[in-house]
Amino acid sequence: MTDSQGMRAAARSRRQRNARGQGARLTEDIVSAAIALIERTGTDEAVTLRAVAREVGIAAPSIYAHFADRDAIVMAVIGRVFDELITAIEAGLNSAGPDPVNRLLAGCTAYVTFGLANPAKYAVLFSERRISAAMAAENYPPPTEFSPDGQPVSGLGAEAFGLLVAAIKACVDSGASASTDVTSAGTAVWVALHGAVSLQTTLPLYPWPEPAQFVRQLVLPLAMISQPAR
Amino acid sequence: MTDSQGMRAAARSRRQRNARGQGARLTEDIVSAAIALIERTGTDEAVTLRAVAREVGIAAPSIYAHFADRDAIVMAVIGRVFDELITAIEAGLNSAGPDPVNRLLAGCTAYVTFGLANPAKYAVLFSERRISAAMAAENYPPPTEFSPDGQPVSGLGAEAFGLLVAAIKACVDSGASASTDVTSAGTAVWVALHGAVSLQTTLPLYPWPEPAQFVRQLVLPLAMISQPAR
DNA sequence: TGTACATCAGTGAACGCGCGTTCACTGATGTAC
DNA sequence: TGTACATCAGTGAACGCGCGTTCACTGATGTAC
Repeated sequence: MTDSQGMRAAARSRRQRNARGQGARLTEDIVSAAIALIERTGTDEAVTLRAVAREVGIAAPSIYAHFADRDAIVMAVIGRVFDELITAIEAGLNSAGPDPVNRLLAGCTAYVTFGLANPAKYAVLFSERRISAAMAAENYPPPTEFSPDGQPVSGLGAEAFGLLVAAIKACVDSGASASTDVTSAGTAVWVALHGAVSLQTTLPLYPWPEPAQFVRQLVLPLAMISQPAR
Repeated sequence: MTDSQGMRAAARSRRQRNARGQGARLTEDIVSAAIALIERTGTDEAVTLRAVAREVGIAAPSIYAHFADRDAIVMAVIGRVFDELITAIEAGLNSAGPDPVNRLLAGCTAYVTFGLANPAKYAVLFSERRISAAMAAENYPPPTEFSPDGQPVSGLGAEAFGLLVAAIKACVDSGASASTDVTSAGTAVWVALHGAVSLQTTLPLYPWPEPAQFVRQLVLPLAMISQPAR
């Protein structure tokens, strides 16, 4: 909120030129401006070169020194939002006690809560742009490796997926989960969590359960964790 | 395919004027053209008034006699694609035998298969436009009523959701499902199916399971159906 | 049977707008001598 | 310590494009008398 207001203020008066050697700061400011636009309008369609330039307070052609085109900006946005998502998941994991089932549920709840609290940012992670981004992903920063089925997959969601699979693995090791294929279980859980965020965002009028309860309902059966008698 | 080719041919030569009293036929042709654009480009962003007019073979202003604006066209597209989806689900249900679990799995597999085979059409069903469409939904044709938790909900996906809940209810009645709240179970299953279609479309490079097997993995636990020893 | 007329189903030109992209440029800041 | 110069971090004007929307219009078809 305060960040967004600072952004608006910067847009009103023209921004001050960066000192020498600080040119890279504008790169970060452009990404921040694109995120602010996405949050304010609710869609990444608002990220046009000219709109971003207005938001930052620079002339439109100045962007070319930092990004090749609009898609390059959106890709940088995706990278940064994935970092935020991972931070949120880790915070959720750390907020839980040592019990692996509680940790799994806390991490998954953090994922869903992040998606519901930041619908526009979450949507851009899995937007159509994502596809072309994944295709030309070699020149993009850190594509963490992850290998389900022995087949190596690199991608921007890989690190978050790795956290999920590790949390399920801990449940298997503790005897809480009966899964014999943690990657497969992780895929199922991820699909359900993504569906929950996506549908809930699209159909807000539907009477959805509370996030924590909904996550329990989805994750425990899909991770093959037998429910306590409660 | 043949339909699409007919559409392209119509776009090349100007279409023949409708006979008197047949003006409503252009309304349908405009919706068909919008769907053809969505399928060809992969996104509903391609549905502009001028692009649709070109596709149909008419002048752009002619659309105003049939639709108030672009969103009205997209809403009509959503209505027609939901009809197609429901037809596909019913075909899946009918292709299965009398066993309610097999019927549920066949219906859910049909849902996922439709989504994977028609990614652009499926995406428009749950696009952002959907939200504004749902808000101003009173003047749109048949919003089938459905009431989870006694609270009435009307919406374009309600009929498909009703099919899903009925299929789960049949499993409860036969003793195959232990669910005590079919609406809640239906919500969980729907979320998982939607997530499967959505993520699989966005991340085609990930090594996904076969649809029928994936549907089993997701639906049986979420519908509280104990798996046979196999 | 003829004819004037209303209606239907559109057309064509024009407008202003925001967009991506190009081009030549500017002015402050550091650096070599 | 002074000064010429290279570089950095941008600017401003202009282009052509597709878009939504308006306006006055056209020409075939049915209908009343």
